[in-house]
This record gives sequence, C-alpha cells and structure tokens, in this order.
Amino acid sequence: MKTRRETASEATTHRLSLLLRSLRVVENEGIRTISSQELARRFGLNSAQIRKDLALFGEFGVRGVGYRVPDLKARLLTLMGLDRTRPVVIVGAGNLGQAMADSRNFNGDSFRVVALFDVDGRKIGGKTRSGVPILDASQIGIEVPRLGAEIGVVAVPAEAAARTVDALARAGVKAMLSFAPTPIVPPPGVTVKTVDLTLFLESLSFQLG
Amino acid sequence: MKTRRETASEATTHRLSLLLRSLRVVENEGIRTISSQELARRFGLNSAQIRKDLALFGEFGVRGVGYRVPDLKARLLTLMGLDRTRPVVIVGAGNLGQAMADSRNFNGDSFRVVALFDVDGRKIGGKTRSGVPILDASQIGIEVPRLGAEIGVVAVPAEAAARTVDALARAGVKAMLSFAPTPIVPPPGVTVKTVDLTLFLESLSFQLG
DNA sequence: TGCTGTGAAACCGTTCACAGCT
DNA sequence: AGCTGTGAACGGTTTCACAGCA
Repeated sequence: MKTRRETASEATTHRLSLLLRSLRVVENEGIRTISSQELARRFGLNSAQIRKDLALFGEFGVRGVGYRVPDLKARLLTLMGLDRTRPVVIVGAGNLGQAMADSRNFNGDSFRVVALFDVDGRKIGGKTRSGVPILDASQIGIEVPRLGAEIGVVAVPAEAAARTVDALARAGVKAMLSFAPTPIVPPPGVTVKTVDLTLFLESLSFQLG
Repeated sequence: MKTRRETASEATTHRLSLLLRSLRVVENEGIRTISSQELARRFGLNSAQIRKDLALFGEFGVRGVGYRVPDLKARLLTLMGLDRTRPVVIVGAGNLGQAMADSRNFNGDSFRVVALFDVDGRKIGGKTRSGVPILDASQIGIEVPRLGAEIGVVAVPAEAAARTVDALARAGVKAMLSFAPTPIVPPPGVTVKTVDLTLFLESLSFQLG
C-alpha cells in the first residue's frame, strides 16, 4: 500500500470528508458495493476525482466491481483519524465558545469538548448548559496535558488570539481552529485553520454588488 | 474603467477583503500613499497578485507612485458593497445563532443583525442579550421584506437547512451563510456559502494523523 | 464486461518580468 | 527613476481517456 500523506492537498482532505459522509448515507441504505460513478452521480462529485483522491493513499477498490462500502468507510475513518474520540478544548467561553462546547457537531463519535478556558473570574468554575467545565485560562499549561486534549478551538477576541495559540502550542496542542479575524503565524509543527466569519460576510456583500 | 466582476474568483474576493483590512491599518498610521510592494512586504502578500486582483476591476494606481490609500480604500469599500450597512437576519436562535446575533463581527459598519427567527414558541417574542428580537420562523416571508434584510444566516439543524434556504430565498434574500453540515443546492440567483465546522475539525484530525 | 487506477491533456490561478506611463 | 498594469511562463489541480485487471 502506498502512503503518501504528505501530498494530500487541502481540497483532497475536504473531499475525503465529504466522501465519508456519502458512504455513511449509502451504508444506511444497506448498499454494500458502489462504484465511483454511482457515488459521483448521487452526490454531485466527479468520479475520476474520487478515484484520484483515494489513489493517494492506496488501492481501495476492486476493478470491474467498485468499492465495498463498509470496507472503504472503515479505511477512511482510520486514515483520517476519526476512528477514535479526540478530546477538544475551547479557549474563550463567550457566546461562540459556549455554543460550540454544547454543539452536537463538536460532540460526536470523533470529537468531545472536555473543557473551556476563560480569563473572566465570573465564568471560571462554572459549567456550560451541557455541563462542560469552564477553567482558568492561566491553567492551560497544566489542564490541557491532563485532559489529553489534541485539538484547540480559539474563540477569543482578535487581540488575544496570538497569545492563546502560543499557550495551546506550549501545552502540546498541534491542531487548532481559530475564529479570530486576524492572521495567525503558527509555531513550527502546529496547524492553525482560521475561520474568519467577517470574511465570509464580506464575500457575500461583494457578490450582492 | 473596466468592470469584469464576473471573473473574480473566490480567492480574489477573499484577498480583496484582506487588502481592505491592510489599508485600514496603514491609513490609521497616516500613510497616504503606498506601493503594492510595500503592502506585500508588510502583510505577507505578493505584490503582483495585489496588482492583478485590482486590475480585474479597473486601474487604481499611479505609475511610478503607487496607490493613494484613502482613494483605494474608498473604491474597495464601494466595490465590495461595504460602504453601507446591510441588514442581516439569522434563522435558528440556538446557541450559535444567538452568539452571532450579539457578535461584533456581525454588527459593524457594514452589517447589522436585525432579527432572529426560530420555530420554538418559548423563544419567539424574546430578545437576545443585546436586544435582537426573536421572531416566528413562519413569518420569514413577511418580516424579511419588511426589515429589508439582504443577507441570511442559516443556523438551524441540517434537516431544516434546505427548507430554511428556500424560505429565505422566497423572501428575497439573495446571499446566505449556512452553518448546516449538509450540501445546499441554492435556487437560481441565490448564493449560499456553507461553513461546515465539522469539516474543519475532520481536516485537523486528518492532519494530526 | 465493467470497473479501477493512472498517464496525458486541459484548465486555472499564481508568479515572473518587463513595457509603458508619470 | 519608479511603479503600475499585463502578457508570458509556471505549477498545481481537475478532467479526460484508456490500459489493465477482476
């Protein structure tokens, strides 16, 4: 099996996630085998692209037949590291941070929000509606390793984003999702994905004319 | 002036937003004129790309000199439709919807959240912490035109996303930001930008290995 | 036969490099 | 002289088209 993970573009990883979702759908329908063309037709994808994306990581299909659904799904789950539950911490217990802590999106089979951090003394010691504890942000260096958190969500004001990223990185977090509308220069070995909601709104405004 | 808006890629509109931010910074420093090279150097961009992006919409600079900062900023604001305040409505008064309604990102000079909509009778008639009214989702067709909302935010569960998009579209909303983790096929003439937080988490998981 | 896996071609966005204007 | 605006080169990604295998 070839394993050239280093070559997977962002677009490819994005499509693999969507592919996994599609596989869940067809699996629920009891379909055991499916061709790339059928997947493409049903979910609005391109069949060659499905095959090319998968080819980056090995040979998953059977010529003349297609893909065995449970098999491919299991291999994708493993490949993407979604075959276990990763602890997530959120820094910033404002509206957005608490919304995510209680969200089903962040608390499925693959992810679980184990703690929030904040600097506001009135919030520290409390819990979100669904029971996630709010801890003191100054304890990130102690609590994050204790909780085994692998992913950090940065939901603090723009001014605090850089130092939050640093604190999480020092605590061993290698992957972060930032909602701060400011560019982040991640420390070496750390991946930060920024979701800038202002930018999305501005794009919409632009295209409204 | 050339106006070939139809050719602007998503990447270009994204960069124009960032360029506008950069211009605000240099304007605050009292700089009146700046070259594309200086902008590139200071904000980690590529000078040729700045010029190419701008060239799609006309000639903004002065050869041998650079760009006049207030001038370029004003023209970008107009170009992107950010020179006025657009009313925004949010459908789904859950944690995420309320968080956005109260967020500074959604309530600046260019955007203002004027109402939330929900189907939950206990929420309808109430207000968010910052005072945005929560209205009955069945009244979208009446209230959206009355409020003059141009942008809609879809913060409902995945199952309700398609019908929410339709309801907003029928009410005349031409641009939407969806947080539902499901693909949307927008009606003709409507733009829907989907921000799928699950996908971001999965990308991070993938790259953690 | 019918599909996957994959070279080759087409496409698109980015970067280079310079002609042309101030 | 110096910078913009832009044609040309480049690099990466997507799509095509088919060889090869079940």
